[in-house]
Amino acid sequence: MPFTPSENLPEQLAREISDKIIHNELKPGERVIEARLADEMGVSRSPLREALRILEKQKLVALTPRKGARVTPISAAYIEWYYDIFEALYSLVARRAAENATEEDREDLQAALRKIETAAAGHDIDAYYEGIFTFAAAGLQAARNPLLEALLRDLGPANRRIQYASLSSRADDLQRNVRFFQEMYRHLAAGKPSRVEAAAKAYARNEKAFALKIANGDKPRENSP
Amino acid sequence: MPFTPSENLPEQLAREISDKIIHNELKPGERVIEARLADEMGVSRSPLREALRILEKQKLVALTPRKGARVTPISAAYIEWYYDIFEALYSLVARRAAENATEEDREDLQAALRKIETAAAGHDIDAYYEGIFTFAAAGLQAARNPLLEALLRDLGPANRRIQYASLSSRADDLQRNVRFFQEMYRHLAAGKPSRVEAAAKAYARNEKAFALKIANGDKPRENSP
DNA sequence: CGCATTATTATTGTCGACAATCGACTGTAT
DNA sequence: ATACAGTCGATTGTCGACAATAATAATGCG
Repeated sequence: MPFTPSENLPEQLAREISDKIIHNELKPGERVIEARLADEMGVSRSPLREALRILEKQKLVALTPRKGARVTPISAAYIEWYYDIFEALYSLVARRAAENATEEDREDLQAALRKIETAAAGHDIDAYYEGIFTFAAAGLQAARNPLLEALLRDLGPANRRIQYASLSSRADDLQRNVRFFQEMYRHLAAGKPSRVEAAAKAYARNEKAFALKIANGDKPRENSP
Repeated sequence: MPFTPSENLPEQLAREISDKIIHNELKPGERVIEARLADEMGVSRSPLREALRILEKQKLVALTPRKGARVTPISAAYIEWYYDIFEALYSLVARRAAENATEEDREDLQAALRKIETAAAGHDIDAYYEGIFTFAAAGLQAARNPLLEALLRDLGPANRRIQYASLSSRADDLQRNVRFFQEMYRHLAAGKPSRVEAAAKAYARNEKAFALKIANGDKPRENSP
């Protein structure tokens, strides 16, 4: 197992701020002032500045020279942009995972799938999300493409941000979504890459439609818990 | 036309260093020492540090906490990883460009295509590359997905880096490659998104095969001009 | 002589200070 | 009243210095 060096201060700060953005404590379009945040978090501006660069990589803030950072606005168009990319990249993950997965990978995927299934059965949204992230991580692992892994890891927070907005409206259709994962796993186990790819695409399209429905006014969400 | 704020010092430095990496002045796997480079370029470490973060986003260096930056190694596997992503993302670009292109976009694409054709006819490799970059930029513009645009802009330098290695071995098959672009444009003008997408995929696969052939020892390339 | 252990050096991480730039405000002239 | 220039506070950009950490060299021991 490869050892990953422990987190840096900038990375910690980035996670902290990214949480704030995901949970809508920092609002879309809002300006992020280095000195103020640095003060609040009890650090100097240098590491915080690097944290902002990380957040930019994650598409959570937009950096403009000499004008600082702004929380990326979210619009219906943005959600479409995001899920188009999501679909393109995860369908690749799906295909490669199906092609390259080892027995161990398959076991990880199966374990994640079970977590998803029980979470959905019990209407446990938190566990459900944890499950799909685990599933995605296992798939990414199985795909054996570190570059792709890095790209999608960076896009993860933006994804969570979009999903968070629709969290509350989600409880009902968990069961329906589980089918996608079951399908992916089934085809993967059967060694049918193009089927897995198709299932991933279908899932992405479904997610996109759902996120868009929410964004267009069905049950908006105001703030953190 | 939207005005883009003039370049920052970190961005300038990043471009400079990225050139060095692309042209193999900084070798794969080589360590990049902040203080040394900062000295050489006559700036302080702060902006150079940010430049390194930019280069990380572009996948030209790998940043490891407390161990600094290292020029990303290139291997055959790496090239496969890269082009897999390249294919996935640019086929999306192709499709969306075909769907959304305005008359003006089509003109830009046609102009770029002509540049490619004349460059290939005259065996002018530099002009050829300039042409395909213009073509790609026009397509990206036409696709109307700023997120995708940002992602691919970031991946551009890594692409150029891979291509640079095969530059010299390229002169002969320019003519053959032009056909891909002609095909893309033709189908786009005819309003056939899935055909454009397919052409983009074919092109990406062709590029991948070519880059791999070079990487596997056919006519290696040692250093800068 | 090889290996572990300790100094020494090289390099990265963080900070506070100062300079450059931007945005909002004010006052003035038309 | 409106447009414009100038001023002032707020914010970002850059720097050099110091602290913490990793890499390397030197030393001692079996």
